[in-house]
Amino acid sequence: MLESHHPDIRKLDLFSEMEEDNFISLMHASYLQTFPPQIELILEGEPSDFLHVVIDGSVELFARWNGRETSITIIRPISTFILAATLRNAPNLMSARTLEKSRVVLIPSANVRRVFDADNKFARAIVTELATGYRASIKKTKDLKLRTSLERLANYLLRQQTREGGHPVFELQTEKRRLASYLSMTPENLSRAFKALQPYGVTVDGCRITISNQSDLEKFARPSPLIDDKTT
Amino acid sequence: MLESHHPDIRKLDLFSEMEEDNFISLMHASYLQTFPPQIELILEGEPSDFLHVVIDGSVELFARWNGRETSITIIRPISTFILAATLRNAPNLMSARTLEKSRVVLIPSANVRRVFDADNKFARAIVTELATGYRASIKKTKDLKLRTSLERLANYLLRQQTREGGHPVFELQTEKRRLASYLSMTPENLSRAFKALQPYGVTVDGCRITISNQSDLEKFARPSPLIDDKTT
DNA sequence: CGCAGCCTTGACAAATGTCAACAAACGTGG
DNA sequence: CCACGTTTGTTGACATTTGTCAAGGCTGCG
Repeated sequence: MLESHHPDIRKLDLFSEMEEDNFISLMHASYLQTFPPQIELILEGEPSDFLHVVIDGSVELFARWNGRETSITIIRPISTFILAATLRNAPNLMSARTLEKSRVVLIPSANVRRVFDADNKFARAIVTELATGYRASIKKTKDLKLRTSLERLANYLLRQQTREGGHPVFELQTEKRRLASYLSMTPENLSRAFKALQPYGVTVDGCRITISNQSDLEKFARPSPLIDDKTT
Repeated sequence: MLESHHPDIRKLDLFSEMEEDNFISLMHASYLQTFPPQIELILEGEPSDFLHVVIDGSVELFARWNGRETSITIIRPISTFILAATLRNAPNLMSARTLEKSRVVLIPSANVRRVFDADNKFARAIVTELATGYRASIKKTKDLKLRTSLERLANYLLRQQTREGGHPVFELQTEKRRLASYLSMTPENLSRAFKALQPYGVTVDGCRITISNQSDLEKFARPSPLIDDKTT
């Protein structure tokens, strides 16, 4: 892999503390690849041959069953995905596709497992990453089981608003059909849900959201740090 | 803690490979406690002071939001819970209560983090445990998002049948109201769902389930290793 | 311009939840 | 061991939520 791409990756929490030799060993036979939009990088059920690092663009993780499909999460730069499958040397539980033109670094899973055994700092960073991802997944379960779709949307909007800087006007960074799937609802239901949030001061113009009455929306959404906070 | 309880715990994958000195250090100031049924061991939002190990009985992990409550999982001997919160030194995302009279070992979280730094075998075992739990949580998300409640029940029955030995007649090990919450439905809906599975050869008598037509039920449930398998 | 995909809307259907009533099972104290 | 009260499970009637289907408008792009 080109040396020029090391720095970006090296700065990730997952790799920043490890020994230089081990980092080089990890990156050996890794490669950077550019993909067009809508390419399936990973198919669920297949062995996890590579740890993926999204450098540029965005990648959707999704799952299928019995002819249905649902969006699980969207990975944006710079982050890794399918770490758990890589470590366990187990089949991927989710498929992955590029949403736009994306650059992805592919690190052979065997390298990850080998260097994991050799580098304690790396092993510890992996634990932090896994524990964080695990907790994020529990939060998603709570979101799904404890909230109606309208409440999920309201809380999603508040989270997205925070991510975008906290201003009353901000943009969805996702197609609505994909957001619907992410929130576990149909596109039609999402359309109606946006309307149902109008009484709480939410207006929609394409991908532009305006929250004209912050406290009204928050009173309805009741965001909880134990479901909606990114890091805790 | 009494030495006599070490062996059971020591045999767990999480602890079996670590150095004896470190295991002793880990167990220092740990204690075994017996709780009556329906005791809240953990309240979500509170700091995770102890890693818990269920030795005997059973413990339900559940979550609340906005006056609602949902069952997330049930822990049976011998297993640990809230490992991720312990490692991250973060607030618990779930509450825990005993379902019956239960014996639980409480290991100070500070011990876990300290010995984690000192013992590589332990650190590696933790990674395996976390990765497995993480993947189990992803499977739960897929179950929730891709299946109707009837399909979730059908697949639950098949999984429970396998756990109980694979025979056509087996027992639910859970109250139906709790099972309903676990499957994300109301008790009334669960009652009706059992009836709706009658055409596929499922009969219910109290907590005794009979599957008279295995292949019919499987044809309806379409279990998937990427959702329903315990370990992969 | 014209096609294709996305979003929206309306009418309707299916899934799921709520409420009330009652029966069955359980646990406790006499 | 029984009587009693509490909890759990079931059922029916109904309400709400969510999904499905069909149609039409809008947008982006060749």
